[in-house]
Amino acid sequence: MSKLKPHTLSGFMELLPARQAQFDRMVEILRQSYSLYGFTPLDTPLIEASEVLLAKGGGETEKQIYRFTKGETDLSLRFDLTVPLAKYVALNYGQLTFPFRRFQIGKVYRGERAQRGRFREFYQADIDVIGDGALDISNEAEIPSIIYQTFTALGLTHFKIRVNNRKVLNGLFDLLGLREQSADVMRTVDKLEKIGREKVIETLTGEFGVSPSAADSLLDTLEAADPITALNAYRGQNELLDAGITELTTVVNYMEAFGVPADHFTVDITIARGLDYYTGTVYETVMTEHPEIGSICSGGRYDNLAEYYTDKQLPGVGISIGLTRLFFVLEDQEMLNGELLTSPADALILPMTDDLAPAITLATALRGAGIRTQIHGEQKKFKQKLSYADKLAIPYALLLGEDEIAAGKVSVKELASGTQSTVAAEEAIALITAGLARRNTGKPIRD
RNA sequence: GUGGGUAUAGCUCAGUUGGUUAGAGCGUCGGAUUGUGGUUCCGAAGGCCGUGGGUUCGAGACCCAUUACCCACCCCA
Repeated sequence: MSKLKPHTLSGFMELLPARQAQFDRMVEILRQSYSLYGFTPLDTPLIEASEVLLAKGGGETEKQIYRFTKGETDLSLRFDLTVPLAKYVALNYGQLTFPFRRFQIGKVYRGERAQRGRFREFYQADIDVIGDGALDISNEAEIPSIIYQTFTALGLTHFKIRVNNRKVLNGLFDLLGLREQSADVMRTVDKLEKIGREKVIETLTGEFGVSPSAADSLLDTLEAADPITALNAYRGQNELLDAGITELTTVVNYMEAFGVPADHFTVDITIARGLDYYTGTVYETVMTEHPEIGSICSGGRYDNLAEYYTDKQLPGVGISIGLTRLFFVLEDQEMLNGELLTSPADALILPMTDDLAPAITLATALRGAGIRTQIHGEQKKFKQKLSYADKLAIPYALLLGEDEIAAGKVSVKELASGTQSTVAAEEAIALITAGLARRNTGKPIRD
């Protein structure tokens, strides 16, 4: 009978054990980092009622969402963590304490065509702060400072957080009479880095009817070495623009106070982010050595999170790390720390007698001392058992044969050095514990 | 949704204008070494050449279709 060929769907990432351990280590660091800033963990269902997820309607979301029916129920897989958050906050408004600070790390689904670094199922690691009625601007500076801390904790050093404010862009577009098309113009401007100044001017003059001289001076402002100074020249002409400049200036000042080093963030008034619900500060983070990868983390300020579910005004600010893409890029660039301890166990017990009781007793003692332990009780040749330890990068093999049992001892072999000594169980525990403490596990990313 | 490319062993890939029995490296398994892995040496297993049709005396190579995957655009993490 012919077997079905096993395969994993395109755009779905599946990892081998050692890589999975590295991925999980990164998730663990994100949890610690987010917790450190006082965010509470949240988990919401992967599946929601379609009407909830599609409340906003129209656009890319509708095209990309995984939607299906089970019986009579119209269901969809979540495509981000923000919409579920909006539902959650609206639903539990009465029981939550504001400002509500939550983090959520989970898989989301987008039925778009997969490509390099582009997945259909991927992890997002989000943090958001939601205010009740109002939310102070200091939050807009704290969020990127968390991103700085988080990436630093992961071991990344060559990254830069770019900050902008939608009010600045919309104000500038207002001045050019582009209020109606601001979303499209914004997307064009956002591509500046990718398609170049000439193309942007071409689109602005061709598609949006901007005069060549106006387009030129807009680009001069956008590309100015010191954007804030360049923007200040426009002060007094547009209320929205003035508000944006003030906000942007405040955010930059606060970011410095939060301890984000000047070489890790920059004001870049060309970044816009596509999502149309951002209303103020927006961010994106790029790896400076690999600009071609694009943003690995982005987000911003929105004025009304849950407008489709409640009359309450719930402004917020948040950011999302595309974990799957980040991990893919790191692997691709060979930036994953190979030294990182990814073995599933610290010690492997190799029993060489038919009676496994002594091995089990020893394993219990080791585990009691916090040593991650496996027993290799299979009917395999001794060398195969050692090879198993080697393949799984288990640092210590504990040999337990007739001789050792008779002497009340165990032979401890450190695989890396090949050294071996026969000692009592308590001594073996001390030996292994000391050895493990010496191992420098380091950060997941080698940058 | 639009455009381009690829499909040969578990993996990465060779395979000459179409010609007898389809190769390599890595991995796997066995042996050298019955209580010592990782290194080395020797050996073995493993392919309906994505699927269906066509051209031909003859197809892994050529043509058509189909499916899957990859790359790019759109959009985005």
